[in-house]
Amino acid sequence: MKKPKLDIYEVGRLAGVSKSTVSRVISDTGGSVSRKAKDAVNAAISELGYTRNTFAAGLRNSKSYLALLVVPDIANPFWSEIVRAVQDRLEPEGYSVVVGNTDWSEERELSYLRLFRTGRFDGLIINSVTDDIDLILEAGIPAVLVGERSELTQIDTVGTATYQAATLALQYLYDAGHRRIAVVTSETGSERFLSRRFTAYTDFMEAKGLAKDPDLVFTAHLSAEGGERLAGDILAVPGWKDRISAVLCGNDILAISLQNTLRARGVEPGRDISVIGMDDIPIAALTWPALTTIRKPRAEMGKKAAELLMKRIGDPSRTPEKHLYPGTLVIRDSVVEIRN
Amino acid sequence: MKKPKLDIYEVGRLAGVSKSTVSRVISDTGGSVSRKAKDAVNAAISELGYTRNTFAAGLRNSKSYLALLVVPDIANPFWSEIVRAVQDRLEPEGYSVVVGNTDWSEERELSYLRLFRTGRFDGLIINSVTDDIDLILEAGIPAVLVGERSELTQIDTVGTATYQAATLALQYLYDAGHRRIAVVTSETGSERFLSRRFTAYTDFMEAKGLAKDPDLVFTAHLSAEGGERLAGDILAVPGWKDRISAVLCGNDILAISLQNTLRARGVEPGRDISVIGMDDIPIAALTWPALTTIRKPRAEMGKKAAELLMKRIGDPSRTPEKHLYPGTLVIRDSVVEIRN
DNA sequence: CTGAAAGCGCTAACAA
DNA sequence: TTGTTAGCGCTTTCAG
Repeated sequence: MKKPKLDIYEVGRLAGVSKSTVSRVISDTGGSVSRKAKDAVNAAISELGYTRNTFAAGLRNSKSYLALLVVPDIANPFWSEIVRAVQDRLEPEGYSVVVGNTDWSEERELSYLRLFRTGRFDGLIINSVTDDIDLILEAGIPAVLVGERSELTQIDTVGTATYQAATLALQYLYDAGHRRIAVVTSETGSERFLSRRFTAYTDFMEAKGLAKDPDLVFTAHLSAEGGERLAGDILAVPGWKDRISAVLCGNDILAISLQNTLRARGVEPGRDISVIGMDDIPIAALTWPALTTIRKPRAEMGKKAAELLMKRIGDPSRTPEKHLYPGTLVIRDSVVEIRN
Repeated sequence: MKKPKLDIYEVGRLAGVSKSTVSRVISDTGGSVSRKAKDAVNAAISELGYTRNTFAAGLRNSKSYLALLVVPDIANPFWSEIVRAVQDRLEPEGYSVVVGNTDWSEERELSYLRLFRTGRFDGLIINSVTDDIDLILEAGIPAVLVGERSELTQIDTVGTATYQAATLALQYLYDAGHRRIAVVTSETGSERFLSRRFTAYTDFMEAKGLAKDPDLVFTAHLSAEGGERLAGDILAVPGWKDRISAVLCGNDILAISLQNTLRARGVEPGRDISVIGMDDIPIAALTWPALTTIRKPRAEMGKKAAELLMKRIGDPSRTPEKHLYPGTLVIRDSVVEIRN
């Protein structure tokens, strides 16, 4: 079994040119090649079934056409759609994308940052768990942040306007007659992100002159388990029926799980209590009652992140851009109108 | 701005050894190095912050520590969990995984196969849209198939036992008193996969001596849109109430969407009609009524696929293995017991 | 427009 | 146990 190695030299031999010419044809560098030579080379390439060795090419020009995308968890529908959008935008540019999951763990995030530094990747798109992106900045990595970090101007960012989104939800509840609105903050993730939503809540309640009831503030993990526990916490509030009429959740999974657990406990969501979510994951439309929530434009966000990365790679010294997408209200059936 | 290039020569210089010794330390080849030299090298590495250039290493030994995972759609929860499991198993081995989406398109699958052939990847895990895996076999690619292809013994495979899973669902419906059971087959995807489920259906109906009613066989895309259309198709069957008591769906998304559309049309799933799904995606437990379905062990499947790939890469000539996972019945609330 | 030649950083004989 | 040396396949000056 002979193994006739297939390199540009062989291609050149068949095409009757030197390997330099072959290289000029296969690289996009635009070195000038005669029409005739080019055709001969392309013919030889397809006849031989040649494909360029990316290691050798990468070794020369240190371009890998590989991007690293780090998200909390790809099995989470919010993130999997962002991943999908990034891939869809990057692949036509010849890029492949490696996906990493942090599980909201700082340690795991660090290990991906370390992986990045092997030089294997041209760029990084990351939802950073920490507020500390010095590592990224110092290393001079072409990177795009996904998530809100409005105080950071030194790095390309795409995110959603958390404060605006939360306010939108609160205003909708308020307009529906709700005054006793509970809020759920996250146990994990960036403190800053967390406080945005919470700040919106306190600002709103204050602006409307509503009582600040510490019993209306809950903490839960943004997950199905979190929703179950949250249901218990709510029902455990003494006289909750008279004190809580609506709940603003940190994300849809939590909201949906909350709804189901409440129903199982005999409290009908969308009737006895109103629930509003955040994200508008695809399944939110398929629950019962269908979830009223705030939509975040995941596809656009992913696409924009990919585009910013392409620009950054193309010109590492350009001024960073910051794109904050507003949330939009999606009215379904989990919020009831109540009379005061 | 001087750019002090950082290669093993520099590391060796600081450690007082040659670059060969450094290479022996950083590669896992296990060439013998004295304790002292090793320590010196490691110290130099961390002092310099050196990371091995993967291009150069790959160029030498044609190992990329990169795997390509091709699935229909990563935004689909069934697949995103498989992706996650593969990543979790491969990353500790030093692998990064690139994810590709075919959207069930043969053309897209081909383009990923072409991408693979750039030599950039060590292995491939793929849910092939086509039945034609000759391309993979011919190219001698270290590959693992995800999906049922029991007739193929020449390639490592992990899948679920579709026939068994469908029969399990049918038996459960039968035991609950259902006789007028409709089946939904897929519009897309492998014909073979499709026919497994359908074969199970016809076999079952025949074994139970139930009438073969062509009106009980529906076709739908395995998606939320498919579920909406399916609901319309079912309700359009003249006198459907007396002819259809239960529906066996091809996957959960379809089933959930069917349930919701039916309800919106005034037909209460889990009461007026029974629905059984397939997959047990996480959200199936959170719908209303909670979906009775057949669970496929996604995490185990992904893990096993990753392990098979590792073995295959380690020994390309080993005998292929075939792992078919049985589905298990998850009883929730979407199937009612009926009396005859 | 084309060819010759010099490496990119690393690994794996081969010698010592 | 260690160092020397010869490439892996490609890109890119530099001549011609």
